[in-house]
Amino acid sequence: MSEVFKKYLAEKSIINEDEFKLIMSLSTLKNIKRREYLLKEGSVWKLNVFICKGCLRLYRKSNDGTENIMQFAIESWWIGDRESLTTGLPSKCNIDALEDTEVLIWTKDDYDYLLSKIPELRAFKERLLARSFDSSQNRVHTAISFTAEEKIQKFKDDYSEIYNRVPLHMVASYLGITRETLSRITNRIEKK
Amino acid sequence: MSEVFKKYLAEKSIINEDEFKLIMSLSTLKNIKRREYLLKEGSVWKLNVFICKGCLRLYRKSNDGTENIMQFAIESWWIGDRESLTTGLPSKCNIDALEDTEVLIWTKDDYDYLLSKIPELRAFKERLLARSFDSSQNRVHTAISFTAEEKIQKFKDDYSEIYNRVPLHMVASYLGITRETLSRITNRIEKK
DNA sequence: CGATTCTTTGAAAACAGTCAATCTGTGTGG
DNA sequence: CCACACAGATTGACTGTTTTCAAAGAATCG
Repeated sequence: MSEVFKKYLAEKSIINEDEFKLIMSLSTLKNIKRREYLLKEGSVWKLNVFICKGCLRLYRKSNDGTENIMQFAIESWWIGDRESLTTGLPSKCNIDALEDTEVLIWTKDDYDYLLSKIPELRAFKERLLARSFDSSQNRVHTAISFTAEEKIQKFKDDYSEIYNRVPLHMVASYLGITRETLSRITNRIEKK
Repeated sequence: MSEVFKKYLAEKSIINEDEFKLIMSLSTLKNIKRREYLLKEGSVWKLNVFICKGCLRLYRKSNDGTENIMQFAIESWWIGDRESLTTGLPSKCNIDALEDTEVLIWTKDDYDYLLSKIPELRAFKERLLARSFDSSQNRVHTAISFTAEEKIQKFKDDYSEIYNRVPLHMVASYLGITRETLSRITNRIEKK
């Protein structure tokens, strides 16, 4: 299943065959069953994880125990808690699988080694972080300025693939609205 | 006024005296009057801007024309539209001064030159981006899971300095609530 | 001062959340 | 293969919060 990763890298960066082999040599393929956890809050996150197949979610809990989904991740996405990875502090996040999933895993140490050996990988990682920041900012903007209806519409437009793969109550959680509101507004939109 | 910048760099990185002089030699000191604009949406952002003194805000406009504040920035902060800077696309953001402000400016080309000459500056910039991403994620989390009252409380805790320097209706805009709601909830909190 | 900006307050309307019940589809074990 | 359990989605009635609109009061700046 590492072809997904190879294709991904070929499209997004200019890593050569030898470098690719080095990267793969330090990776581990792991299968994660639906509902299985990859990270529970309180423990320190020390991995770099690329998704070859399947779907994961990353969520935090509010004081009252509600789950707030920060990220959905499907094929060709990375997932993890960057903050815990770099600070070494316990994570505030949970990651579990919404489908049976296959991922490639590098430990922090191995990945750091790769970054030091392959400048293009480092550059790639930086571009990725920059784009992640931009989309996080865009999400802040929709969160503070869009109505519920606009948020739903934008989510369908931007992530139609995910919209059709995950339970709706999780989409609601991602958007910061209740499942009932999502259901009602969706019906209202369709009647137009 | 560049002492602020010198102190900032000394605290946050390990740049030596020669490197510091090189960095300064390519900078321009600029005064910005209250209400003056540094960026208007539609134009391309090409600068790196460090604030020595004063206060700026970065906001976007919704479809209906409402201003949504994405960032406040005071002494020792950087401000700018990273997305426009790297993509070269027109910015969706506006930046203007809330107080008379002094900033240090580097053009994109000059700054890229510095990054290539001073590895520690590049490393520093990366750490900064990583932390910016983390705080953006944390802001997403509060935006989708906190009540208005909790958002206000958190803002006061995290940014008391800014809370006391900018108009309240702008704090409301940053939090994604109306000025009336902010006023009412603040009064309610104080009566407790 | 006078003008502008900012903040507060009130009343009504819109909106989203809560609680509870029902409906639907899926998958598992007997 | 059916029955049952379970996760997920929907609906209704109600409550509570936030917005909207309008007006008035306070503070600030030239």
